[in-house]
Amino acid sequence: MRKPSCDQKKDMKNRGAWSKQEDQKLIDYIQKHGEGCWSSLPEAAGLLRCGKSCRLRWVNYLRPDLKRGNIGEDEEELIIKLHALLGNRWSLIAGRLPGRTDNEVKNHWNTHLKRKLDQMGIASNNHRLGVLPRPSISLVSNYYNPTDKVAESSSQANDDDDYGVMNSASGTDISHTNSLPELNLDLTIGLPDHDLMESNYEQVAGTRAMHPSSSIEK
DNA sequence: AACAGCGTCAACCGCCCGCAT
DNA sequence: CATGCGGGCGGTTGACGCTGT
Repeated sequence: MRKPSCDQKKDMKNRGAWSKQEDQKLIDYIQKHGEGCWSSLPEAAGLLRCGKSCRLRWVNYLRPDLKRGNIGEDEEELIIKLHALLGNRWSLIAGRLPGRTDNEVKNHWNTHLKRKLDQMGIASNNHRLGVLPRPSISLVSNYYNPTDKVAESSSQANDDDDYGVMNSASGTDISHTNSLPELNLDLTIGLPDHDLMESNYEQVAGTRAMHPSSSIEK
C-alpha cells in the first residue's frame, strides 16, 4: 500500500488555525504563480504546512471569488433540492452555488438544513429520489463545473450510495420527487455537448478560472 | 461571575481516482 | 499490469463563541 499523500504532515511544524502571515504568504504566492502543484507549494511559498492544508485553506477561505456570509434562503432551497438529487456530493452542489465551497455547504447542511428538514418532518437522509442506478450524467444546470467527475465518467458507478437522477434516455422526469414535487432544476442528463460545455465554461470562468486542473479535456 | 451545554465552522483525516512511469 | 504520486472529496473532529442556568 502506498503511503498517504500527506504523510509529511507529521514533519510539519504548523497545524491548526492559520495565522494572518501564513494567509498572506499563500495569497501572495498564488497571485504570483497561480494554483497548481500543491505538494511543492508550501516550500516554494515558505509555509510550514502540507500541500493539502494549503489547498484547503485557499479553496475554502482565501479564494477571492468566495461570497462568505450567510447563506440565503434561495441558496438553502437550492441546496436542499440539489441534495435531493445528488446526495452528499458536496462539491457538486457547491459547484452550482457560485461563491460557495463544498465545506461551507456541507457545514450548513449538517448544522442548519438537516435539523430544518427533520423539523419539517422530512427525513434529511432519505428525502432524495428512490434508489436508482447511478448514471453517467452531465448536470447542465445554471452552472457547468468542468471539474464535475459525474460529467466526466461513470467511474464512481460502483459506489454503494444512490444517485437520485434518472438517465434522460429513460424519459423519466427528474423534476419529480416524493418530497419536492416542485423541483425543477433544469438538469439535463446525457453526454455534454462540447460547444455548450465551452460556453458554460466561459460563463463560469470568472469564478472557476483559478482552477487549472479544471480542464474539460480531461 | 462561573459553569455547562450547545451550535458553528475551520481544519484535519483517510480514502479514492486519474495519471505517469 | 503494478506502483507511486498528486489532487480532490466526504466524513469527522475540536476549538471557540454564544446562551442559558
